[in-house]
Amino acid sequence: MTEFMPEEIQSADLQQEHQKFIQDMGDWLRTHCCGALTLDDVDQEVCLMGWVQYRRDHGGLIFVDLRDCFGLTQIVFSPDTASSAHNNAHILRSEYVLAVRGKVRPRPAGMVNPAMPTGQIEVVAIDWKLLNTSKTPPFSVEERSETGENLRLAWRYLDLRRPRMQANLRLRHLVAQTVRRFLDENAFVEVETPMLTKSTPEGARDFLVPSRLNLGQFYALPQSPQLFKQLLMVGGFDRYFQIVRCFRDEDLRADRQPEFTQIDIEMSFVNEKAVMFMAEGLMARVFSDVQGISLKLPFPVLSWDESMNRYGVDKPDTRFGLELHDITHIVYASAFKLFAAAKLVKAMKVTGGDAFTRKEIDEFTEFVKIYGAQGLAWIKIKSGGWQSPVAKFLSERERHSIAQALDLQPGDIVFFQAGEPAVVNAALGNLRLRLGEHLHLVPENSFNFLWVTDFPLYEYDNAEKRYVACHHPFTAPAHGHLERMFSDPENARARAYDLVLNGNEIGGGSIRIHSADVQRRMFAALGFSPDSAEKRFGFLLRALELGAPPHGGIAFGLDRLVMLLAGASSIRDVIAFPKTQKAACLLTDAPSGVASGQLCELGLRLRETAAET
RNA sequence: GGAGCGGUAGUUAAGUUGGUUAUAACGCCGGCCUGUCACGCCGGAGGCCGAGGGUUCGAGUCCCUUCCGCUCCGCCA
Repeated sequence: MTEFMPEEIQSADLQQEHQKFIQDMGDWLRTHCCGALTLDDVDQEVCLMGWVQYRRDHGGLIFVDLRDCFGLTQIVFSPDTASSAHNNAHILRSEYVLAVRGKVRPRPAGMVNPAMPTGQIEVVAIDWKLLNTSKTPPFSVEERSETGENLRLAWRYLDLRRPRMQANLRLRHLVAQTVRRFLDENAFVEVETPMLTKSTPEGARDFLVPSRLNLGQFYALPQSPQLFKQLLMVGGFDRYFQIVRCFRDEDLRADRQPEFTQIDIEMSFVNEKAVMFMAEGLMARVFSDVQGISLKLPFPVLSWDESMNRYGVDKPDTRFGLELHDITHIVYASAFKLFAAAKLVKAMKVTGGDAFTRKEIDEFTEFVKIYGAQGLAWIKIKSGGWQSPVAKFLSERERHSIAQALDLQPGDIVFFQAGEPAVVNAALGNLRLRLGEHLHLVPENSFNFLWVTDFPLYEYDNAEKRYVACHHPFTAPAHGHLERMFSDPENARARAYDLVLNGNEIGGGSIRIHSADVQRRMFAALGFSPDSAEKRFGFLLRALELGAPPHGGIAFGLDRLVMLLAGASSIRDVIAFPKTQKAACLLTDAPSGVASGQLCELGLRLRETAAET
């Protein structure tokens, strides 16, 4: 945490002296914003208000670029035109808050600034008021200056003055408004659901809120309004949406914050197609209204199996190739034990990759180790033959089959992974992404949407030693997969779908279970006793017993969507006051200890090791 | 819980094998300047090198511990 005190660089005396000039706005009113004036406004008397971006004091003439959220306008303080206005203008400093009355005039010949939208004109000050001074800011509120993220977050309101953050949050607003308009036009009703909810053990870690009126009991902040939106369907609302804050107490990433915003949607009497059709319409509207891009509908669809097979991940970036090839069937009987013994062997061809240096390949090898790979086998296809540490273990027939399966040509390199499917896919799938970047294969300004469907219903949780819901426990099993819930959970598929944009999961949803009977079977399959299912989800089961309509829905990550639209590399850049990786707010210093009285009231006591205020 | 990168003036960075007084740019302060626009010119101030230990005649530099930020793995239905 910074201990920087701006007095250290700008003397307290100077501050105090300048503060004497501060005036009330009085009856002054803004007539224009700082990005508005053009040659059409010449000779008008205007009043602008904003912050001092730059001051250029020529001794005689003083120029000030006045900034508000709309732009910059050059103010001229001239001793010739209005000497009273010029008199004290030399006190102006960066980020001082200023009201200026003046006259718009065209800039003299040769003095036009084509880089500025208002560069044709300037405002000659007739009178001005200093509305506030500013200490020298800890960093420059200037687009081009780079600042460390810890400083930006500690002084977030200064960071927010920058055009970049202004644009990002305005874009976010535009997206949210467009979403609201579209959904309203399509008969959706925005309903607010509780923030103080029931903790459920499935899924992410909950943020807990102790209840003062019920000592020893806790609310949870919602991970999503999932159950409430289903209950709204039972409640006959037919189509619901909410732009809603959700909370998950898990570790952070560039695209994960402990609190984030979902565009949450649920519909009655629908199947997957209907939800996906609506979602495509929504995305198309957002992209056309916000970005002026017309999307090609419908979006391509890939089954989860195919996605894993071809890309190694369940949210593939389809803006470039480099697909994976399953060659297990070619090498299952190979003399190369590493391949023969493996459950899964996959290969990825990189055209022109034979130019990779040893150093590059070593880097890729280190990279795949992150995902649990032991190493990275490779073969360079040279016109004279195969160059590789592993090629000698492969038979002539195996080589031939691999060459044919991957259509190998001289100049190619092939990377291999063999072993546990999860590791093979993660290693090659992520190496693929890395190579896409490394080789600049990702086209700029392209938006590739993709549906991934037919997810597994369950995945095995190694820590808990049981199957858990892949999506969530309220997701309907695929048609005809009801029996598999018990007999073949590994191969049971779910009526779930994810929307992927450029390799980012920006939405996910499912058709829900609307039969109490099926929902009970699901809980049983997940290992809940009827008793504990009743205790945790009895309210849902009873709702399903009282005429629940078939229903399904989807939720979009607003932060991620806006991040991609803004071209930002982290959702922090599209959130006004985000948390750091340790889930702290550097601006307000949250979280922090609380007074012992507060704890006492809640019937809580901290362990001795935990800090107390 | 784990891996990696970073922390040096207000800011952004440089700092060689451990060796005199720790650099630069911008910003800040003072002076000059009537057409600049990231104005210019002259001068000046500004540092516990994240913190704490250690090795050494000597540490920004090497070692250990720790704090903070970022990226990632695990985790995130």
